[in-house]
Amino acid sequence: MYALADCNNFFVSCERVFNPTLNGKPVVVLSNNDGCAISRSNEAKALGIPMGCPAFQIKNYTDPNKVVMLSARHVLYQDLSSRIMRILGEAAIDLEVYSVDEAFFKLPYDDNDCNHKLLVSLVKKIYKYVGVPVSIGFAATRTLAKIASHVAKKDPSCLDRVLGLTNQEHIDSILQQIRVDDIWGVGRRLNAKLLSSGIHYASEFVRLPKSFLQKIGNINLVRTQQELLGQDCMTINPVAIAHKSIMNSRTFGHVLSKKRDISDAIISFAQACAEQLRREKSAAISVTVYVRGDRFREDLPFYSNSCTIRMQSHTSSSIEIARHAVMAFNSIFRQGFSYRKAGVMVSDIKPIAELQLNIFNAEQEVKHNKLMSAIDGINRRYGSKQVVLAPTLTKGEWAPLQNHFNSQSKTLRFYSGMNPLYAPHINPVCTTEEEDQE
DNA sequence: TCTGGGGTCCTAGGACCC
DNA sequence: TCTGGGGTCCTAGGACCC
Repeated sequence: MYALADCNNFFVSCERVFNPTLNGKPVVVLSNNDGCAISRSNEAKALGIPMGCPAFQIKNYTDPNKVVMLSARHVLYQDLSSRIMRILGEAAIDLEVYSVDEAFFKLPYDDNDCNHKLLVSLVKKIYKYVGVPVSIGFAATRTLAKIASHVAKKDPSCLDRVLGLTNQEHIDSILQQIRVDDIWGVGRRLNAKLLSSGIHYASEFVRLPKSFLQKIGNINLVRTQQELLGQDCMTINPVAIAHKSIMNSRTFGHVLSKKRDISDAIISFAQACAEQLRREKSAAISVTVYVRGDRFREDLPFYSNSCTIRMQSHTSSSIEIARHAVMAFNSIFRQGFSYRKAGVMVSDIKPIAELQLNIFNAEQEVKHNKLMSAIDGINRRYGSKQVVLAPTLTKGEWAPLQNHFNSQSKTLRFYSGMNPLYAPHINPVCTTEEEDQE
C-alpha cells in the first residue's frame, strides 16, 4: 500500500500558523511580484478565485478588501515542510518527499484498519506539533493514493481526513465521480482531447484502449491508466534524486532596458544557482541564460532569446558560473528592447565526488573552492546574502515587488532573514535542541 | 497599472556515422 | 521510374507536475 500525505492549502495554512486571525477569512498567497494566487484558503476557493488568478483580477470575484492577500515567504514554508516531513518519516517506510507539501510513502501493516489508524494519528500529530492540516490517501498505487487524498480533502464526510481506496467496489464508485482532469498525469491539453472524445470521468478513462492513449498522449498516459486499474507502474524513490538542472529566474518589478540592470540580475541568479550546487555537493558544466520581454505589453516590441555555454570543466564557483552567464547574456542582449524576465539555468550536473580536477585550471579551482566555502560559511552563520558578488551588493533595479507581507506576525522576520531561530508553538519534539540552535 | 517559479520526461526530427 | 539501411546522439518543443 502506498500513502500520499498532502497539506491542505499549504502556504495559506503556514501563514495562519503564525497569524491565527487569518482563520475563517478568505486568504490567498501571491506568487513572486505579487502576481498570481498560488495558494487559497477554502473561503477564497468558495468565492470562485481560481488557482493562478492574477492579483488584480481578484476584484472580479469579490470585494478585494474582503480577501487577505499575502506575499509569499518560501523560506518559512520550507521550514514548516521539513518539520512535517520529519514527523511522517518517523512512521513511514521509504518516505519520498514529492514536493514542498506532499510526500509518498509505503505503509507498514498488512491490515488496512491498522494502516488507517496509523495515518489518523499522523494527521493529528502534524496538526498538534506544526499546526498545518494534512489529508492522507492510501491505495495500491500512487495514482490511486493521489485520488484518495484528493477525496479525503474535499469530502466533508471524511472527518478524519484519511481515506483508503482498498476494495474494488469502492474504487469503481469513486472513479465514477472523478473528472479526468483530476487524474494525476492529465493536464489541460489531455483533458481537452479527452473531453472532445466524450470522456469525462475516470471510470470512462480506464476503459479506453491503449492504442488510443498512445495516440493522444505518450507511454506515461498508458501507465496512468494501468495505475488506476491497480497495477503499480512507478517506483518510490526514497533517496532524493540529484537534480539534473537548477534554475533561478525572476520577473522583474518593471520592464528594464539598461544592459547593466539586467546583467546585475543575471549575476544574482547565477550566484543562487552556484550556491545551490554547493549545498548539494555537485557541480555543473552548462550554463543557460534566457531573457524575454513583457508578454502582456502589446505596445512594446517583444524579444526573447536564450544562450547555452559549455564551460571548460564542471564547477560550482559563483565567480565562474556568473562569468559565463554574463558572456551568454552579452551574446543575446539586444539594445532597444525592453526586458521583463530573465533566468539562469545550470545543467549537466554531477556530484563533486565523481569529478576529477581539471588539470588546466586546477590551481584556480582550488582557490575558488576555498573562497566559496568561506563565503558559504559566513552566509550560513550571519544570514544569507551577507557576502555576495559585487554587482549584486545593492538591491537591483530588477527586484520584484512584494508589498503584502504578513505584518501581524512578528516571528516572520526571522524567517525572511533566513534565520529560523525561533518558532513559537512548534513543539521541539521534532527537533533536538542542538538542531534548533543551529 | 497589475499576469510566478522550478522542475521532469517523452518524442520527433535532424545531423552524423558506417 | 528510380533514390539503402541501420544506428546513435542531440536538441527543441510539448506535455505534465507542484
